[in-house]
Amino acid sequence: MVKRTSFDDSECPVARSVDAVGDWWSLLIVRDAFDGKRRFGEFQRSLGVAKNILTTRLRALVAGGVLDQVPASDGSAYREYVLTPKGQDLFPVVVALRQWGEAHSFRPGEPHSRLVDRRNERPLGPLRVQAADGRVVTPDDTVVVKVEPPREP
Amino acid sequence: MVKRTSFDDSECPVARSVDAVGDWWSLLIVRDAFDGKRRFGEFQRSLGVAKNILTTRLRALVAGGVLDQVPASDGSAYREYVLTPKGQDLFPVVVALRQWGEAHSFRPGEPHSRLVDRRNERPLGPLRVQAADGRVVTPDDTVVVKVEPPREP
DNA sequence: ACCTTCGGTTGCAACATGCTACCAGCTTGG
DNA sequence: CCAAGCTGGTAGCATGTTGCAACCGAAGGT
Repeated sequence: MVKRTSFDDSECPVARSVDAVGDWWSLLIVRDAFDGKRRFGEFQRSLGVAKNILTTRLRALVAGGVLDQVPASDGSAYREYVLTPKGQDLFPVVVALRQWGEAHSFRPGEPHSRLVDRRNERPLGPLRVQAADGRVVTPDDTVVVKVEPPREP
Repeated sequence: MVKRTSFDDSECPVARSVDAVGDWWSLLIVRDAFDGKRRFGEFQRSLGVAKNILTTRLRALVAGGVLDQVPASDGSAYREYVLTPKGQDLFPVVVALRQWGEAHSFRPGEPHSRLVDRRNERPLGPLRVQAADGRVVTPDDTVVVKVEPPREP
C-alpha cells in the first residue's frame, strides 16, 4: 500500500470521521464499550481479535479522544478503557449501523442481538433524518454545500 | 493476515453491517452516490482512489446489494452505478458520521462541506436516538438483549 | 483516420493483519 | 510467602491487502 491513504485533511466530515475511527475493529470496540465492557480482556474475548491488533486499536482510540484510560473501578491496579464524551457521541452511528444490519442482513427468524429500551425492553424507534423544522428528509431532499473558507487577503 | 476476519456470521447486526459495507472506501463511495455521483470516473476523481481498488469495491458493493449497475442515463454505451433501496437505507449511517465529524473533527472556522435541506439551505437537525414512545434515549437507557433462536425439537 | 476518454486489468513493492509464542507485573490459593 | 495463573501486553513471522504506475481495448469525438 505504500501507506494507507488518510482522510484527516479532507474537507468532508464523513471522511474525517472514517479516518478518526480508524477501522472496523475500532467501531466494534466502541460498540462493546457502549455495551459496558471496559477491560482489555473483555474486549479481547468478545471480539476474538488478536491482542496486538487490539492494543493498536485501543491506543489509536485513546489518542483520538474516543476512549480514555482510567484506573480500574474495582480497586485493582489495572486500568480500564471508558468512552469519552466524544466517544459517546458515536452512539447514533452505532445505532444506525445496527438498524441497517437488522433490516437487511438477517433472514426472517434468524437470531440476533437487539438494542432495546432498558425501561420496558421494547426496541428503539428507527432513526430519522430530519430537517431543522423536524420534517423527515430523504437523500433527494438534501444537498451538500461547501462552507466558504475564510477569505485570505 | 492470513485473511481478514469476517463478521458475516456474527449475531450482532453492527458487525454484519460493518462486514457488508466492507471498508471505509466503500462508505465514501456510498457517500458520493448520495451526492449524485454515478460513473466510475466520477468516483475515481472524487476519491482519488486507485482504479483497481475502486473496481474491487464497486463490485463488492454490487454483490452486496448496495449498488446496482444500470445502463447509462445519458444514452452512451457505458454503465452507471446507482444505490439500491438497501443502499439508500444507509443514509442515516452517513448522516450520523457526518454530524459526528462536524462536531468533533474540525476546528472552529475550518472550512468543510455541509449537508443541508435543499429547500431552504438550512442544516439538518441532529439525529436523535429515541425509544418507541419517542423519548430521546442515551446509551445508558438501553441494553442489548439476545433474541431467542427459534426452538429446535 | 486519429486522438482522447472511459473503464478497467496486471505486476509489483510496501505495508497491515493475524497467528503463535513469549513476558513482566498483579493477585490469589494454600 | 511462594508458586501458579491471571492480565495486559510485545516480538517475530507468513500472508493478504493496499496502492502506484503502466498498459489496454472499446467508445466517442473531430
